[in-house]
Amino acid sequence: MAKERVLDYVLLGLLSHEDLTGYEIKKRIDSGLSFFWGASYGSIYPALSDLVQRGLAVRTEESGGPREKIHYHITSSGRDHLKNWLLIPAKKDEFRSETLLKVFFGGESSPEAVLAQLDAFEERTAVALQQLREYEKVLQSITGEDDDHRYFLATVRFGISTYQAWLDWADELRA
Amino acid sequence: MAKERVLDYVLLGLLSHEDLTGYEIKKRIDSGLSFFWGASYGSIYPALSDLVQRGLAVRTEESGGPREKIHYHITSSGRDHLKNWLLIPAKKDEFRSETLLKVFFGGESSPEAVLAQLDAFEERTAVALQQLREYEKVLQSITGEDDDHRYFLATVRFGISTYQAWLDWADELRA
DNA sequence: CTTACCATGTAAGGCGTTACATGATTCA
DNA sequence: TGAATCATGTAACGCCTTACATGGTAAG
Repeated sequence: MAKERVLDYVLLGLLSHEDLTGYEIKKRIDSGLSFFWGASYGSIYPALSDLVQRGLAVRTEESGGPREKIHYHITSSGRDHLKNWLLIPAKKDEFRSETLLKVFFGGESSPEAVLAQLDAFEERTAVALQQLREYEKVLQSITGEDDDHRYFLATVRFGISTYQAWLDWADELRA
Repeated sequence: MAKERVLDYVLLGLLSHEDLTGYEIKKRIDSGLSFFWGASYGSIYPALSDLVQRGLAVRTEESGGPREKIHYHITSSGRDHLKNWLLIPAKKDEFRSETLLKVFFGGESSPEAVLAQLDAFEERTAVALQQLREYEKVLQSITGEDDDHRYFLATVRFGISTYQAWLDWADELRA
């Protein structure tokens, strides 16, 4: 019966906070979830239509301007669907790294080539880490007892720990 | 012209050490690379045929038993191909986590549900970490100045650092 | 003698990206 | 007035996993 598409739950999860357009959803994913999830318009828009067809979300009035703009609203059925999913143990946490592949096969190239991969990796990681640290700062300042922010903060800290571990690894490897 | 299939380079990389059958390749991937790369038979066998067609590998004599068994051998063209790829900066290191998704949307379920996700995550991570530590031990004992082992060890240590960071994060989050 | 592992491969189908197509609005 | 961003969507295509299909061999 069911499409086990994780993207569906990402959309429902985001819609559970507030009504959003496909465009806004894409932005939210790119900023808040990008460390551990991604999606393109080519998958988001069809998935939203699907959600509507299955009665898990509805399109709300695009009242106002002449500008084409479609907000989606989660239904109670959609909320149930999401909650069920949240109770199921996560199936997989995947990591795929071309960098590690190139380190692994480093013996076929040269130490310099491996070092170059390491440089690029460190650079990218440092930038991402910096961004997360800023998120952390902001989230810490606005967090009182708000659940959503606490969970968001938890994932940000996951990213920070991970990236920090990666940078430490790169430093050690150099030596 | 080009298929930019990363799998091709994984195969070439493994074949650069020694001749292997598709079955052996799968085992190597599952044991040595599983932390940062994966592949199924359904992708490996066709990719190997492809490599042969492109002149990057050849099938060697299945001399010996009646048992169907095909070894692949990398050609010099294949080696060049691999070396070129190793010099190109890695494009992406991807991480996708259903666990983090479920933590992120934790506000929609319950603290208990999030804790349950955390338990499962910790358990899986601890098991994987243990395995990597054993690999590390073995690799340290046989490593003299061997390049291949050194690079392998580097990736193993990457995994250890990462998993350790994840466990630390889970512990802190609980508090 | 049967279970587990060795060994190769194909077919169907899912999932997702990239590129394309289109147009409005805002801001400098 | 031109660039950037807002905004929605489709089509082609690629890549991979799952399930299936087939059979040999080793060990208990």
